[in-house]
Amino acid sequence: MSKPTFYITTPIYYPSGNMHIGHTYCSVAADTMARFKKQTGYDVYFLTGLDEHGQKIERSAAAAGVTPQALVDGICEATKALWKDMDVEYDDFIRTTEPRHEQAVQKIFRKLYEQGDIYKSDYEGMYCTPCEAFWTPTQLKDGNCPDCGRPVEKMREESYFFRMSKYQNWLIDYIETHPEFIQPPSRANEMLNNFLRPGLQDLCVSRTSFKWGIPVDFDEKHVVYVWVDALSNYITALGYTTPDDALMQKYWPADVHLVGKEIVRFHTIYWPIMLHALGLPLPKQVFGHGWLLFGNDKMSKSKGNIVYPQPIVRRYGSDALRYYLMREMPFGADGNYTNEALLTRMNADLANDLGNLVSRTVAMIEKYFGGVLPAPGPDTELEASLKARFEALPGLVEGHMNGLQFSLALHEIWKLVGDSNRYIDQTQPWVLGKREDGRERLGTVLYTLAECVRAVAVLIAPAMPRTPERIFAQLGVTDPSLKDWASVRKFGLIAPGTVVKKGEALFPRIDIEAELKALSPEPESAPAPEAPPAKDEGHAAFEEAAPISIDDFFKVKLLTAKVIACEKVEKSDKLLKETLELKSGEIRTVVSGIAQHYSPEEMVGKTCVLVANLAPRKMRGIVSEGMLLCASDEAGHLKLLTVEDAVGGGWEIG
RNA sequence: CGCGGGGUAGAGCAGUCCGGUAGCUCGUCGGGCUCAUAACCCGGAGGUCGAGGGUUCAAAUCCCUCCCCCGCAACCA
Repeated sequence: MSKPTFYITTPIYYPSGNMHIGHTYCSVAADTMARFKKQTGYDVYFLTGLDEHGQKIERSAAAAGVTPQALVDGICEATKALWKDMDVEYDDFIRTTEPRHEQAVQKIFRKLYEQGDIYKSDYEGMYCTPCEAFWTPTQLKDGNCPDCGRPVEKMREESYFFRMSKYQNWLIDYIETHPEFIQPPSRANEMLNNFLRPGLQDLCVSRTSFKWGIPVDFDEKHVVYVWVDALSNYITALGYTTPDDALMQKYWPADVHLVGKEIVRFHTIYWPIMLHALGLPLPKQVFGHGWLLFGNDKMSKSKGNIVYPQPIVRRYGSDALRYYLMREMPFGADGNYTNEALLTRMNADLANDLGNLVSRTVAMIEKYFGGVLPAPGPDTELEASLKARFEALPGLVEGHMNGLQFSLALHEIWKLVGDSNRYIDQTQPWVLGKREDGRERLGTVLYTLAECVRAVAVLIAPAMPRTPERIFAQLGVTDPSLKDWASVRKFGLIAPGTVVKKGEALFPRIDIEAELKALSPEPESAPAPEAPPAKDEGHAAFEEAAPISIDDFFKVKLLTAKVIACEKVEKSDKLLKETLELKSGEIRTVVSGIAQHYSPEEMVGKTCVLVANLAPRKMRGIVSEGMLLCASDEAGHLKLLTVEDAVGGGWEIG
């Protein structure tokens, strides 16, 4: 008989920089779900990938002096390496620049055009360049972009439009009659109230203003604009429109699209309408998860608080990070990432509770039974209640997992860990070990413990793919049938006589203070809060500081610069615009994110340190020609680096 | 009246939809134990559930008003 299928996707991430812990969070969640479904008997297909087109990529590449493809290739490699490090095992990785995707998108676009869902129009509207979005006059907020609040410009562009309005009532009805479609449910209300009921605008689906996209094959001036291109990945990866669409037949519709909350709208409005227009069934569920915040702040490059997973994985292994991500916050809500919380959880849950349980269980079997698992004798009430927990656990875990409540699932599993630790205290095996008549009872206790440990190993596997084998090795469990999900529905499958072997501590207890320092060598001080580099490879704020050569250092040209004028940047809370004088009377304009720490008046007259050869960057319409160095403490207080005795501008630093 | 999220023990959170002993983790204090990774177990202290009003036999939970915090430029899930 064939297994039921389960198709799960992450968003295709935008490769304008390296993937950070937020992307990792989503991918780990998808991977955990995929593994869980595989373990519980599903034929799973897990898709992830990259959304590689668009004006931003085109521009970044131009600024970096490389082709867009080269830019994106590099990030793609890094992304795949990251997923490997995180044990994210996808079945397919789609890139929107692949021919299989481009060809399919062209066919989709053509079909929608030919059946009248897409039409060409000469459209004049207010355009927000950074958002790459047109807005109608009624959508504008104070005359600015409703998304980002920046000024828009009037632009006329020949474009293709998708007739969204035609399907709006159908979609309202669909959402209202399928409460499970948008999760969490609060997001459904948001969509209905904010977008659908007020009326959908037809969506612009092509561009002539840039080239880095999929050409419209019947109108070469145009490239397909983001949504038709990106969203289609979920079906083009399955071979939709190709002769070999077996995967499409088998796996579509998707069981769940995991998406960040900011793109719920596109996945629950545009995507369903596109699919409906194509005559395809809709995904069964779109789950909008929350954001990972850093402390209580949104992660952002300019704050220098983006967390990258690699240093953490290198130090503690992927399972520890995966556990933390899945355990710490309810899936769906925003959550905080802090190194301290990670380390605390590692010590408490992984080292003290789980690791130590395995350690003491195996150690006692070695000590009292020479490492050979004894057969259990008659149960007492203690065993009975522990077994009740044991046998109820798979069902509870499944319930939470199926609702994508990873945190609750792990919490439930850890109750068995806690019960097992308590059971040791209640039965006092070390006392039994000293008594002649305690032998049988001791056997029961240790057998029961070993079986509970085995169950925990099986159940944590979706979230922590590496740890189970390490536990099995210590328990002496080799039979694959003792490692699968079905084997923990009933207590008592591990065989007496199994030979255990104490090994390394699963998760060594760590010194939190010391590790905190190691994880953030110069906490948040590395990036000055200035214009981020135009072509960045991701900040190194939380990566271990790799040694650099003196030559590398001298690539940065540091000069003193005297502030001769300074003013606040309009419509910005954080930006100051400084006019700087360098040695030769050369004047530079620099925009800095320090308005909350310095007033324009106090800035004037200071001689500070300027990174003089930073690529210019436009902020709030002002070109910033460098950046001023600042130091910041953990709380984000900034202090400008100044030069003593107020030397003039233009001195070289080094 | 811009939008959204939030305000529950020292910290981080759950509970709020479907009113009815305020719960979890960490920390802290005290005790126990010695099999174990100074780990484990038990117990205690600590809360006007942001404020005020209303509905109700009963409100963290429902209704109204108000206050405060965070995000809403870029990056971006």
